[in-house]
Amino acid sequence: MTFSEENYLKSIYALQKEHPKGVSTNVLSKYLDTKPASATEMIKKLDEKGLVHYQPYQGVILKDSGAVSALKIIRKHRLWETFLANKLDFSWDEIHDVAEQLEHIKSDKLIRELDKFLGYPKHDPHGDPIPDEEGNVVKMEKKRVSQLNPGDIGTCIGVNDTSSSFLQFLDQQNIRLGSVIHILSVQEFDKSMTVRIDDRELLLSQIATEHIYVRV
Amino acid sequence: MTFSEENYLKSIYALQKEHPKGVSTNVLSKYLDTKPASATEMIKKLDEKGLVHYQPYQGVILKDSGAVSALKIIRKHRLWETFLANKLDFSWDEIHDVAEQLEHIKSDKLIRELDKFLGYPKHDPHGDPIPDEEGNVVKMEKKRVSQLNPGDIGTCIGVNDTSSSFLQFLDQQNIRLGSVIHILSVQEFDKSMTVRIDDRELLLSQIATEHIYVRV
DNA sequence: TATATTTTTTAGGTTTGCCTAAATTTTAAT
DNA sequence: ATTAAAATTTAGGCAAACCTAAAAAATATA
Ligand SMILES: [Mn+2]
Ligand SMILES: [Mn+2]
Ligand SMILES: [Mn+2]
Ligand SMILES: [Mn+2]
Repeated sequence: MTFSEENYLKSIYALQKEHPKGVSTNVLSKYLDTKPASATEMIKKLDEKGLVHYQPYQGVILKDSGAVSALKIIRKHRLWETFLANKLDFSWDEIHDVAEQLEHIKSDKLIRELDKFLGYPKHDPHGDPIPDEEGNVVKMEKKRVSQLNPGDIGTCIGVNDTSSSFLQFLDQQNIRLGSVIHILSVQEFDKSMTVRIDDRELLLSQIATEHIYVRV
Repeated sequence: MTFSEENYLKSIYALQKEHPKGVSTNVLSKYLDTKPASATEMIKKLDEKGLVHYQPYQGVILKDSGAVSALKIIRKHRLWETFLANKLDFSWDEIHDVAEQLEHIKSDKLIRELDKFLGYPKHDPHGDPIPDEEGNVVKMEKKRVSQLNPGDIGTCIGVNDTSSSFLQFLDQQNIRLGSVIHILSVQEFDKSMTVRIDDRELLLSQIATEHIYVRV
């Protein structure tokens, strides 16, 4: 499987949650920063290989074999992210881009040994679960901060946006995995929230509250 | 720089020692398992980029900029080999192929951090020196076992053949970096040598003695 | 030196993954 | 139900990296 095929599979997997009845070439190409025509081509090829189900004009969904392939790449991506953050001095906003390259290295032994070396981690540095060798993922019960109400308390377990700018913002605000977030109040007009973290009060925009996941 | 360009530069660097006045497209393509016509094409491109000096029919040699690029890839290759052997449970005959992929990952920070994590190693698991960030290599005084005479003593510091079959042979014979080799006798007709290693006598073929490097 | 052999280059193709522009289909708006 | 707009596919191209076969140059042999 080529790098490009792997990236398409991984992207379809990610987009399927939001588009369960079919990921359109438009959405897919936007996500991958290519053009719809390129997505159509690639989807056709993946369909011929039996990895996806494609109906012209109806979008694409992964077949089981395609989902397993996608999860293997996601497993590699998250193990490498864990390596970069835990063993090397990478911060959580720096790891994604490098893992985007490392995830395509082909060696079953490498990924087994890496997993062992890292102590069989269950989650990557952004709080996302690491699939096992067969592609099984334990999906956590999680809510967005935006779904909480004043008085609620949540523990940060992940983020929904791995852009450098957002992760650096969280660093500045001392928000990390495990941070306990108390919801104090919600502004009616813009849905921004006042919260307390480590005895510090701060205001989070709606965008921010939608990108932070908590366990309640 | 593409993977392919990097592989060509690295190959030219390796072959230059044996072909100082120019690496032919024939030699180069054989080394890379491609065809001479493909080598000609690539060499032309590298020449246009100012990385090599190419005279039609006269072979190719690296310019300074090309040598620096090659050494950066070699540095990455050897650091990754060291990681696989020292941190993960890879044996020295398994590391080369995976490092051949890892060497192409683009991230200056990654390689700096990896170097730090490994404790700034000076040599890879095959005994080859690891170039520094500027591409400086310390070249060791070394001889092939085949160049020694009865009575000589050498310490194994490297090998000239990283094929699995050869490295597994060395493993079986308990020959590794640091092994002290006493030359006992040389057969006239086939240049095979009887040597002593760790109080064990054994016979090495000429091929073997030419592929083991020692410090005397 | 003339001829034969080998090496190297050139010419023309193929595959992968991308693109733009045009045609088609679907969806939304009158 | 028509028509307008948007999404999607098709058609035709391009660049990278490979290939085979033919032409050209260099080298070896007679
Ligand atoms: Mn990531
Ligand atoms: Mn990727
Ligand atoms: Mn190697
Ligand atoms: Mn390589």
